[in-house]
Amino acid sequence: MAKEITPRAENYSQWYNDIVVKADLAEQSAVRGCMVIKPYGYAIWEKMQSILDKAFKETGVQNAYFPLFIPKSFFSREAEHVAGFAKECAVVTHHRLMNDPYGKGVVVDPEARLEEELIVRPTSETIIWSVYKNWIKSWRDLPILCNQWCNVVRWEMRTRPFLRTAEFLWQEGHTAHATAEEAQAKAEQMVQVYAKFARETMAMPVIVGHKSPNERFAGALDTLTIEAMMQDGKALQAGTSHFLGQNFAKSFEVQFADKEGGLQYVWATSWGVSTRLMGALIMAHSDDNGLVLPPALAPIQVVMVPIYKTDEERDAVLAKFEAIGKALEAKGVSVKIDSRDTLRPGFKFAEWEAKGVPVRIALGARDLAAGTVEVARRDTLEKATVSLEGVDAYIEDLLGKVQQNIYDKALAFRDANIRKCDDWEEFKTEIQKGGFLLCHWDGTAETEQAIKDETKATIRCIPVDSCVCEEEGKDIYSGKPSKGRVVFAIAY
RNA sequence: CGGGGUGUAGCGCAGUUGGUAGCGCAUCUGGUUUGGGACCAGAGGGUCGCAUGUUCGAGUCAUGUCACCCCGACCA
Repeated sequence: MAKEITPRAENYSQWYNDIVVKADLAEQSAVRGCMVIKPYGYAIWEKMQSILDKAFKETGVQNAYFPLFIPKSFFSREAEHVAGFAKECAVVTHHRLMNDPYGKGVVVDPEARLEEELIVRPTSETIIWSVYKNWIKSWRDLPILCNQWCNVVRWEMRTRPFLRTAEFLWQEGHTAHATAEEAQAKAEQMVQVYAKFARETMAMPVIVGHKSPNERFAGALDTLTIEAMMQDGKALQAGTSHFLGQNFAKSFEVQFADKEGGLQYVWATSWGVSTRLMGALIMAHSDDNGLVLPPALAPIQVVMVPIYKTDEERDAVLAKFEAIGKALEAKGVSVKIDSRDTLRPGFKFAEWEAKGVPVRIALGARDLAAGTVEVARRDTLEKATVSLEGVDAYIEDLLGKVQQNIYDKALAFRDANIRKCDDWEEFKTEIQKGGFLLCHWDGTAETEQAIKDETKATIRCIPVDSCVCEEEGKDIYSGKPSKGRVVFAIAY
């Protein structure tokens, strides 16, 4: 039977890890802080990639690829940027191994030291801007709209599967524009692409907003974010889009000749989402039976489990499944017939539920005689007996309902856990319960830091699309005047 | 890097006062089963993280060391 997850359970961390293992998404690797993404988990990531990639291209973005290694000197050019990443970089210092002269095994050849160390990219702004310098001469070369799908490495002190791994997969878009307005608009456009993807594909409600100066990306003038709420009430930053101003252009001397014959620095953006989205997906929707996948991201949308006693029954059921499968595939639905002969139906039900397959159909001799089929949906765990006639249309419709229901459920949960708060003492206890608190903030970094030090809560964002936040008030901590409410939460 | 914890079969664990290395799951064989994680019978599988010490004898005691996990600080 359905077991609801207990929000904000003590063992939430364990619950999350269990889902990752039970759904066969990933496993811990022998390499520190890195994980192995297994085929099923990777298939979900591939679906995310293809949908995002299409959305990017619709905005005029093209894919490209830049080097994994970045010469150390590139990092010294943008001081603020390097300050944000220096503490977590993997550094290549040598290029050769040799047999250990004193014993077995292999050691680094001390003769093979690199003249200049190479940094394994933690993000590619520096290498890309060193390349863009050569691409950009004239206003006619702009805008440049490139994205790359790649891996990056950040030597985090503490890691968690998908949410924070030493190596992770992501996309990073880097654009160059002639004007500040155009760049700012691009940054806003891309954060809306992410928000649409989160809501419509991941079935995950998000709040779009600006980061406070403290929480901004290193080197950015403005950072836009999508903030999601996990089932334990904690916030998760699911994607960011940065307006970089002319900082990188100036550091890497990227200038263009404008229409008036003058020389100007270009304006830049960068934006990215990572395999952290997988973590968001897991924590936003899963229950105690395992993963719950929105149909739009499910590698298998419909699984078919045959029930039989004899070979004749088996053949009859599988033949029927083939027919239903063809009809569904014609509608663009991905199906899987679980014809494994060594496992019992009950085992298969549990296994596919753990993997989050949105719809399961079961068919046995009893159904064949009655002309019916059992259809079960993963989100509610409800089962229905429907006519075999037109079952493909029924399922196509059901998939849409499941997608919508998963979103509605997540939205209802989030909205139930967003509340206004105007009293500091109340804030201190309320924030520990999880959820988002809408509070007045005086706009100073000092207040933000003081609140963080006392409660661990951070300003997740200053919402751009929520009118409730635009009202006069007094800062929750300092009591100074405030122009609007911001979102406070404890975050992953 | 601070605070806590764990290392014993593929996974999860027990192992008492130091005295033949155990259990559950998984795997393999055979049979019966199959509409919600099957059952019976049998079998295989271990350098007890590593090193040193104490001892007639160490999974167990001591010292050291390594690895991993959890909680912080840092972060997508």
